Amino acid sequence: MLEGAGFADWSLSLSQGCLCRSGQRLVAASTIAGVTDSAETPLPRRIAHLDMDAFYASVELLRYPQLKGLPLVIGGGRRAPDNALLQRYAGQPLSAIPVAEFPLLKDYTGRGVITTATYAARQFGIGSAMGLMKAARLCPQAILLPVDFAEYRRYSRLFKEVVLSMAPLMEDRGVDEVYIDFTDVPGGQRQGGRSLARLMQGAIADATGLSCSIGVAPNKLLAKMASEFNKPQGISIVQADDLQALIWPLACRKINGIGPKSEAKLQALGIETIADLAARPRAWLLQHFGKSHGAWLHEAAWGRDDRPVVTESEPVSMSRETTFERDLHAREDREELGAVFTALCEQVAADLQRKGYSGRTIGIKLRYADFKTATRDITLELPVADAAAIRLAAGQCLKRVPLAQRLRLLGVRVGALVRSGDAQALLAQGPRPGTRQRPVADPYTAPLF
DNA sequence: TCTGGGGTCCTTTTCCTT
DNA sequence: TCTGAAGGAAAAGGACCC
Repeated sequence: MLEGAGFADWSLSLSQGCLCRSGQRLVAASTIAGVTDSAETPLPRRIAHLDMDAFYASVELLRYPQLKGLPLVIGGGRRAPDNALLQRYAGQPLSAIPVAEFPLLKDYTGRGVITTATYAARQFGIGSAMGLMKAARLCPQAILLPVDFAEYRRYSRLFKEVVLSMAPLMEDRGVDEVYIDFTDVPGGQRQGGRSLARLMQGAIADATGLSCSIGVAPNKLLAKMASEFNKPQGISIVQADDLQALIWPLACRKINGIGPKSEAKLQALGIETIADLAARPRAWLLQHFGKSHGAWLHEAAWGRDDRPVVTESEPVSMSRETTFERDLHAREDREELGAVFTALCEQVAADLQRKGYSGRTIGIKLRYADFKTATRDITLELPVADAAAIRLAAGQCLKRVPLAQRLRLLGVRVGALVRSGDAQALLAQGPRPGTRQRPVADPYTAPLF
């Protein structure tokens, strides 16, 4: 929430008004605001969102500068050509590998999607999440690189270290973005946050060679939108009273949390822009979107968001899943499926043990040939982290799911995580009282499919 | 013709206990 | 033993994000 300062009062007075599409009321209301934020007036909250520019592609271009400007596609998962050229050119600088040596999209066969595509590739109509085979028809000459998460994580750690060295309150939001609380950082509110943002951009560029965009606003919701305004290498400051001018003209989809489904529903109701959304009475939104979602939509449209910057969090679940090269059938491909299933359990177990967690809820995920998804899970009395126990429980789940249709994906998940030290304490205590008793699982060796 | 993998959070339904 | 209500936990599905 934009607590304290005039903004909260301002938005309240606005939301109580009856808005009309003409905007007359909006203009009138904006005069009520009177909120000015001079450089010397600290706000109760000044939150930044930092987003690395075209992160994966930029990291690849640091290694392979010779590919700059060429249509470049990263993706394909494990099936992407694992660069044999890295071995062939071992010992030589990567930048010396001739462009002609790189694998081309047209030579790729099999499943997989594009994780990211450079601007030069996008010009051919290629975009993230597109199937690689389709992309190959649109731009066969594009260079295809495998996703190298280890390398992206390495750069991710680098830029986050820089951020933390300048502002200690940072929320990790994935490999390429963070929220940062500028409020109490010395100089963090100078020029609305622009000074610190500029310093941060420079320090990150020095440390990594990469550029980023930063948005600074009174809360996370607005900061996230602001960081999109001037990409790449942008800095955008959104003040409380910029809501109408900068936020309301945007499509609803620009709100973090409104995805394709919500957008379609909003459009069907005649709501295109955030201004349209803000103009709908709160009660009307509650009626059409339910209590929780409706209230959130209303708050978001009015730029209100009181979520704190969360610097530490515990994982809730860990999972592994895989899409097969071809659709498999439970009966005809029983052995292959069994082997994949066991491997997934072992991978999750290894992840849990490496990170020091155990979990009580074991689940499976199946995706059928028609892309429909089914999940099943079971909650055990006590947390586990070993492959055999996970496989045992996951095998139980497997018995509760239809297996007539061919499968394209299989996954294993462990949830309700606790730190393994705490798990030991739970084991010593014995089963939790009041937990629902489930039938005991079959032996580990029981056939799965 | 296609549509990855690893997460979080929320809602609805189902199941169990009292 | 059956029935029904209520509350809570677990299960299932879905939306969304990076």
